[in-house]
Amino acid sequence: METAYNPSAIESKWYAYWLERKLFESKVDDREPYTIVIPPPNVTGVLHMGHMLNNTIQDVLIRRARLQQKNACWVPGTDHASIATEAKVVARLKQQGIAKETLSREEFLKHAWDWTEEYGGVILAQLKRLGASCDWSRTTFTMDQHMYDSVIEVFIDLYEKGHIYRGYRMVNWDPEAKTTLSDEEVIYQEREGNLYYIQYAYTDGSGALTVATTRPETIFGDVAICVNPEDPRYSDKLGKTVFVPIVNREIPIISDTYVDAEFGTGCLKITPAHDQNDKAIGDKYNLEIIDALNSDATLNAHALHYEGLDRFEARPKIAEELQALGLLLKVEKHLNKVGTSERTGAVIEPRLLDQWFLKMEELVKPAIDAVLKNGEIKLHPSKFDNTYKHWLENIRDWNISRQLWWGQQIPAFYYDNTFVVAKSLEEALEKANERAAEQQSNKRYTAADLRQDEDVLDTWFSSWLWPISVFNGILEPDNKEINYYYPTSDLVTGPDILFFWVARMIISGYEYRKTYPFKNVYLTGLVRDKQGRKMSKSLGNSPDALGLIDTYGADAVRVGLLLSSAAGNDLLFDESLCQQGRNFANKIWNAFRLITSWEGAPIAQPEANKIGIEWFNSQFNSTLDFIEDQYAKYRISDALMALYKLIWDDYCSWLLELIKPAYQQPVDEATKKEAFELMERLLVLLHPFMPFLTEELWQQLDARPEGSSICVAHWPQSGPINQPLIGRFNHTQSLISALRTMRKEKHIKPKEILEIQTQKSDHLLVIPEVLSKLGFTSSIEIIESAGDNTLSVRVETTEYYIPFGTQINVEEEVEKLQKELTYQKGFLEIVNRKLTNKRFVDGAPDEVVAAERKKAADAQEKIQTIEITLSKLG
RNA sequence: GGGUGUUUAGCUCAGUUGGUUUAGAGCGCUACCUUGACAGGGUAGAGGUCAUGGGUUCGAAUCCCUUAACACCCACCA
Repeated sequence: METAYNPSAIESKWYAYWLERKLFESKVDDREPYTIVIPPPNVTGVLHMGHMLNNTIQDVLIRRARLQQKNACWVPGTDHASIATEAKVVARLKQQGIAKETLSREEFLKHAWDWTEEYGGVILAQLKRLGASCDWSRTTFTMDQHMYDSVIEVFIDLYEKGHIYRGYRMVNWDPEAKTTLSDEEVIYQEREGNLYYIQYAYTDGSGALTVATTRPETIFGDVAICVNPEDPRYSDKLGKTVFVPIVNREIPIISDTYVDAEFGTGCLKITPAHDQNDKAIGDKYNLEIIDALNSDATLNAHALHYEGLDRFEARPKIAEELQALGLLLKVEKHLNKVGTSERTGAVIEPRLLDQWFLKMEELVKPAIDAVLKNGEIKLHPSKFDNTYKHWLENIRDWNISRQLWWGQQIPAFYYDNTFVVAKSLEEALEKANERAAEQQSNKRYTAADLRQDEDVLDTWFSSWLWPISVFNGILEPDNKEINYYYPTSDLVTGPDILFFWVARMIISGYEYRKTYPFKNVYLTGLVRDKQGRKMSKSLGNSPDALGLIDTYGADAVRVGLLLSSAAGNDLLFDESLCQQGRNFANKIWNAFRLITSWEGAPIAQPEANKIGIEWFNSQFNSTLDFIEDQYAKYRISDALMALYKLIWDDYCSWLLELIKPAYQQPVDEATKKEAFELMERLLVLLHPFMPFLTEELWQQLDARPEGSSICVAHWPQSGPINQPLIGRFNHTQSLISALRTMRKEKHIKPKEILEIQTQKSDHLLVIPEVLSKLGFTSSIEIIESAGDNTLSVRVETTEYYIPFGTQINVEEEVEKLQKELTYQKGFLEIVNRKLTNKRFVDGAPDEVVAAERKKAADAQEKIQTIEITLSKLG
């Protein structure tokens, strides 16, 4: 066996083995199900650190459930990501010299599918490298036929229930992707801009008023000037009209309390086509709507000679012209928030358009109760409850239409001045004709009269059904899969999609299954670089995920990611974490090499081994209890750290060192057998974190039947804990450590046998067998009082003496003891201060007071022994 | 502008409803050791007035208030 663990060959060998044996596949049976649906990555995405963290956690949970003999089912898949994918396809076509506008819908979709097939498998293959134990036979794509049909079914259902409506509304327009976005897809950024003070002349020639605006290019859409009715500066101007500069259109001066008299000049220009608030005011006062922009954010004919110019190019030119006209009073620097597209980064243009909306007010109610009132769903960490609550309580209607082709086409069919919503053209025709008949019309419609809505649905309008539709629970709500696997168990995802996805899945879950989609939501942190910056392509600070696996091994990378990722806290990723994971893998590898190199012999088991193994069993059980508790709280990294220490410190450093036979000597059969059994239980506990290494060692540890795997081994049960033994072992460990320190300080040879004496004969706390093997001591001698020329070490209140001839440095020893004496005296004083405080003795609980009394007694005893030793040293 | 969270050893973080020694872990650091599992190792050690100021309490890293820095979320101020 090699002296170091070499992951690459082992990883590919076992992953293939697992797939071949179909160990990750799940079928409905009578066991308890444990289900996770993957947050579907973008179909054309590549694995990044966030995915790695996310999916490692899911794999840990699912592998543990599998070991607990649950029916573990992890459903993988990908998302069609309409805007992102369409943007990439458009860009590639452009490279090939093809403009999207020249293609028909069908032709374009053909290109999109080609692209999807080309890149679609990449990220799933990468997840396999990480060791993800998904049921690949269930791989689902949000554009699969049944997924597509589910979305259409839901759209029609919600429409018929009156939750979906079509409305002419101010929406967020992405001029680059030429589509609308939901409010959630708009990211506000602070940008430095200008505040332009523009003069609008009164039409009666009595001078001009000044309006402050950040967007002079929108003056072509101005339909009024609005002031606050309480503003004395303008009280006599109401009812007058002014000229819009450049176009010289006449507009009225109106008043509304919306206007803040303090801001700018107290005059607000009203441009209903280009601003949400202006639209509200326009509606209130029945003002005209003048849209001065084209869909690509260039100015249109309303802007006269600026027609065709981009909005940002036009802005300074308009300012120049105003300057020339003497109408630009001043320009001030102004910091304002600009909405940008999450996908393309383009500055969002508010625009009035016909769009489809989902009414949220009613749908959202059970989703609020589920998390905040009934506790049916728990968020981990729970600090996200507030964020969740705030969003749901202030939710607005969801714009679900997108002006794209890649996605589920909205099943609305227009004819004459109306429309029907239907699954297919045939059904739409039927409906249209039925309706005509109802209205006593003789008109018969044909396919040529109907035109399907060109738009597709928001990507999230398909992924919000994911936990239901992957089990076909929309189209066949009573099929046995959905009834068995749903509600799923845990969801693991990033907090950045809490609203986009998590909240909406909860909403759809209650609407379509009358219950929650998952019981627990584990929100991971964002993966940042060492300097705390978000990992991003543009910064180039994201390590190559697969490169890390190549360098350190998948197990090491998994451990590295988990070691410092408390739920919900961001994690600063550093490659040294992977090194730590790799070192751990190597440590286990070598522990395995050690025990398997032992030759077993039919000899009596040494007492030390018996005690050591009993101690380790107790330690194991105690740690297992702790680990179970950490899992229950979704504290995965703490569970891993406890296991790390159990293996490295307790198993390797203490137990194996204790039972290790002398060089080239055999070990007794019983010890060998027990060491193997313990190793096997540790491997099972470790398997969810390090699947490859544990499989390799588990297979080598014993002759396994054909086709067996640690993946489906049994999770260990906790057993009795011998607490007094743990106490004595700890005491012995402390004494051994103290001796090691002493040897180092006094330059005594590390393995030189020492004699140990102690006065405490009544209850010997030390385990002599362990002490003599690991502390290199002869048997312990009980003495009446310390002799001359001894060194002393103390564990708790017990003093141990080591006779050491005349060579000891008395001064040094005295100094050390004096220091300790001072500390103990100071400590005793603090405790006594409490104990002499009547209010403490009366007020504090009895056990606390008793504990303080014990401290005082212990300290006194220590002081006494130190003083005796000091007096001996003279 | 509103909200939430964070601030504990050089770094990353624990610290569970205030009370087991005048605070813990992992990594890093320092010294020494190391030819019998592992130098990707062993042993030991050093490192913190728990962000600030105040308050409650017999007792505060822990509860309350002030201030500061940082992070995230939400919001239509031209």
